[in-house]
Amino acid sequence: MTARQAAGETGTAAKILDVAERLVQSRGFNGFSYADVAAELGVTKASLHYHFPGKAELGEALINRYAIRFAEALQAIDAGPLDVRAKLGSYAAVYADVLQDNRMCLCGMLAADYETLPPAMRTAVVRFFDDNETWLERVLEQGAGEGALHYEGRARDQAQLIIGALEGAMLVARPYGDPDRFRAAAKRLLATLDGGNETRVSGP
Amino acid sequence: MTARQAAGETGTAAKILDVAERLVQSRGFNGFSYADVAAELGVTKASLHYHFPGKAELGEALINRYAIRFAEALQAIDAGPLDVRAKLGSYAAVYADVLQDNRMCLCGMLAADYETLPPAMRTAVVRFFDDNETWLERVLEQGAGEGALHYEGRARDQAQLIIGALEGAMLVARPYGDPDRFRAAAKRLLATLDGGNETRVSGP
DNA sequence: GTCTATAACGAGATAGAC
DNA sequence: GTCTATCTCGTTATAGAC
Repeated sequence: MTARQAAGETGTAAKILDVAERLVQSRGFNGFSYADVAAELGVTKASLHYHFPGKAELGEALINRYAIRFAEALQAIDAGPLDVRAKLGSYAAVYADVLQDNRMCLCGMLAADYETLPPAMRTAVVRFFDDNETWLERVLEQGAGEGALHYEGRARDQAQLIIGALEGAMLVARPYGDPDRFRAAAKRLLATLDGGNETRVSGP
Repeated sequence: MTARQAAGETGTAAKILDVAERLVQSRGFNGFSYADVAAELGVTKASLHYHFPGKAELGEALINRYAIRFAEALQAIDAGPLDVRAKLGSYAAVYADVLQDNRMCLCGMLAADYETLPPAMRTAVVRFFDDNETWLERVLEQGAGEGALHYEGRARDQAQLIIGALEGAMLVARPYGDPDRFRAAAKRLLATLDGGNETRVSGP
């Protein structure tokens, strides 16, 4: 088995994950069924159960693959030559790309469905947000150290605001069918980190 | 029929709405059933169908009542002696109250379920956000006029950021079971409107 | 208004042939 | 790996008695 296969990126299992992922991101975990996925792929429900015994296992696989890809996107940002401000812009662009196809962030959607999720999926959803928080926290601290970003208090708290605001902007943009609504909110949100006049109020 | 009855605030229909509302806010529109509501009220499913023919009609009634109550809360804020900054704090507190019982905003939850909603519910969800936007826009413009609030660009766009950020903060706070996580984000969000140092950089 | 009873359908899952 | 066939259960909804 190749690395891509292990990550669920090739073969039948991957096709199942592709379809299921899109359905969850647009309709929610309780808004799609094995029958929906099977019909779209032209296979039977029984075949799906061979690859993923139950909806719980399918859901776990969905989050795990999504989290891996998200983490890779963040690593790609880190690997680039971008300054911290541009890194945050790229971070928001990752969200915008998800929304482009009228999809909600997978884990944002699952956060809404949280109360109905099996325990393993719950754990994975929280871990996704934790990982995002940690990444953002590091960028924010770096930016503050360089004097390139300006915010009050702890970087971790600022990171939580950013994640929530981006998730919420996606959530509300979808009913309007307007990705620009998200982009405008993201731009405005990140602009609050530019000012930095808090540090130079009234002279000596 | 009294005004309260017309608003669905008394009688059996109101009890049904109370239970259904909580279930939708915690589990989503596709995560609860007539059986859940009936069991909790100690009545039969058939009885529910007498008051609300189908899930679509129940859903419409839920949004309409919720929107009325939300609008009343905003009117109450307007009627008080608060300055614009305190009005925004009260606005965020309305959200915080909803979250207190581990509930998501009804329309935020329905925004996640949007793709699966009947047309009438979709329209009502969008109207809810539009109404919130309009209220916030007016407060923001007033605050800017008074020099009490500071933001760049159009008030409408700033209103969209605030609504999305509050909805998203609720969305993410729930999996953590931590209302303080929401409060901290809301406080930080509104603090970005206080600075206003753009206008008084480096004074004497 | 609320009940019993039941219809009609879909969802999740399994057994076993191929 | 995928199929047919089947099972069980839950969900939505209706008919008609009380």
